[in-house]
Amino acid sequence: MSDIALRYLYETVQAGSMRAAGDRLGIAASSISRQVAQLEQEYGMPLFERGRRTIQLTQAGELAIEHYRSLMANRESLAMRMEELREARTGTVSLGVGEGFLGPFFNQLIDRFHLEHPQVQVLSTVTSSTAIVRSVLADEAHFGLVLYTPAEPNIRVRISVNEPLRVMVAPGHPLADKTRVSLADLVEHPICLGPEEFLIRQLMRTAEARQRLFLEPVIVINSIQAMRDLAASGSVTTVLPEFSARPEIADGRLVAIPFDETIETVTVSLITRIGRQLESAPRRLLTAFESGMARWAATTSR
Amino acid sequence: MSDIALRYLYETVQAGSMRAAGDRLGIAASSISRQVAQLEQEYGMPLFERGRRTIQLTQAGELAIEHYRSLMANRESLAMRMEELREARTGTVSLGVGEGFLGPFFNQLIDRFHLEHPQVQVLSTVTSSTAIVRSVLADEAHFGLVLYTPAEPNIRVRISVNEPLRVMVAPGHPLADKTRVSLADLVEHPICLGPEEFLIRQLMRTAEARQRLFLEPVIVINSIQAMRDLAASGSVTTVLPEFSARPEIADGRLVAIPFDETIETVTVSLITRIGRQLESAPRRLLTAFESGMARWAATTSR
DNA sequence: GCTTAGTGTTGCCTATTACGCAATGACAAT
DNA sequence: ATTGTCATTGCGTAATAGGCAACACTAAGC
Repeated sequence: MSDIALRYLYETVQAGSMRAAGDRLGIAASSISRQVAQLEQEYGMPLFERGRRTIQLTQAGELAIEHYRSLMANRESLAMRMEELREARTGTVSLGVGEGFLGPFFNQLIDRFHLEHPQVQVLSTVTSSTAIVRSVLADEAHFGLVLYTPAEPNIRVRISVNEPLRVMVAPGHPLADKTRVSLADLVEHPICLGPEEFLIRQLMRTAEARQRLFLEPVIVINSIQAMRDLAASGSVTTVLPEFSARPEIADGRLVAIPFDETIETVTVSLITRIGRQLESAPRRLLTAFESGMARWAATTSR
Repeated sequence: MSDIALRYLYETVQAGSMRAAGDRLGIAASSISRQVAQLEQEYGMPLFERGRRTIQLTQAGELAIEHYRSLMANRESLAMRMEELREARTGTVSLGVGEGFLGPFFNQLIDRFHLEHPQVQVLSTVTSSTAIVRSVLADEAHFGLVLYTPAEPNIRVRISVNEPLRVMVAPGHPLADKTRVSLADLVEHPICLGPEEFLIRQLMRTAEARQRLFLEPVIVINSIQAMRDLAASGSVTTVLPEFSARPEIADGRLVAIPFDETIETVTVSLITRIGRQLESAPRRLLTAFESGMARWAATTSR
């Protein structure tokens, strides 16, 4: 409201007269005069010394100009920050991931994103699937990566990739040379599994029930990392999706053997809250994950 | 222009909803919605997360709010400074004075003004009368105190006080006991006067011409202070208006003796540029001087 | 499950505000 | 003395904000 008045005041000072300022702004001088008069009434003091041919600022005018300068500087800085936000050069994106998802795939995506958007803070929280779903619903996380397809009505599954479970053993293990392993084989060897809450454990439970076999894990631990390390040390086997131990498989510390019978696959789902509008930075990382998972799905199905 | 939009955005965040903000502001919610939409278009980004019952700011919205806060703080500080200026609690007043005018009268006025307006900076420049007139004409000084009545068309004389010239001698001086001194007496004793440019010297010149006497000063110096001090040390006499040596006369270091014959009086004039609008601080000091000089004139004429 | 109260948004109209043009008065330079 | 340029003011016009009602939607309540 008093914004244009300040602008006209400023331009008048710059141009040296109201008419010149009017020409420069493409506005009638009368309008400028009115705006300035209005501003003067607002402040209760003249801003120009009148009765003079050349305009001359009063001290109040100086103050007003100074204020306008700082206002413009602030506005410009805001515009810059807005553009940074718009171009996703800055901002924050928070996501929730299951521990099993951590690995080269995740790291590469995050790395590349960080390279392209150095100023964007990526806030990734590693927790359980239920906690991830909750935080996505509460808008605490922009999106989440969970190992199943939640049934929640307000959760939207952007993409999901099926990944079969493998038996993980160390190279020297008795099972290491087999091309396929059955549940019956697993019963014969000490095994490490996650606790009952873990999805993988639940999937195994259904398979066990179907086969009327029951795995009795010698070690139960709620850390994928620990499961990998324990299996690699050779004393126990474990069951994980392949992507959860890709580096260990690649460098030979672990051998991944398919199951002999059909076992439910784990489903990695990229989830958001339905109806939520994401800002540019989260949206970009989301699409990065989306396309990355699409490529992954293509190689898996092939 | 985008000012009200920011205000509505802010009030909406404060109130929790557009409708509540509208009630608080006495404005329809639709107007707020429109203003916010306009702001979003300007920034090219949503400021609220839509599709949600409760309003939720985006990061861009946070930035905008932050900007609005700083804007309001700036505006408030400006308003405060404007009021200070309006109440003459702050500001600057610059004046030019002749050296001969420095003394208790001047000091008391300045002191009192400073006491009433502690934040106001008084910028007094001591120079020659011609320089004072020039600076008043150029608006460098708000007003000036000169020892004559300038004929300049753009100079307005607010008030002027006539003050007779006195012969100043030390108490031990041969002339010290006389009640009146003539020019002829002065010729007999060494005298200190100002240079030709000094008004006092010019006044003396006319008197000398009238009496066909010529004073030959043994010391010529362009400093009233030096003239006073030299006379007080006893070796020379000098001629000054009484107010230029009031303290020395009061404590007995100098004796002021009236002239025997009529000599032009000096005229102290308070001058401003004609048509100039003074701001509140200068105006107050000006009126202080004006009334001070009016009182002075009253006591002098009496 | 459906209902209901509350939300933001949009279309249409009115009120307010800024604007342009022309006339006026004031000032400084020629 | 005059001329050109300046700011200002009155009046009609254009742009903008505001109000009202209808709509689409969400999040609870039952």
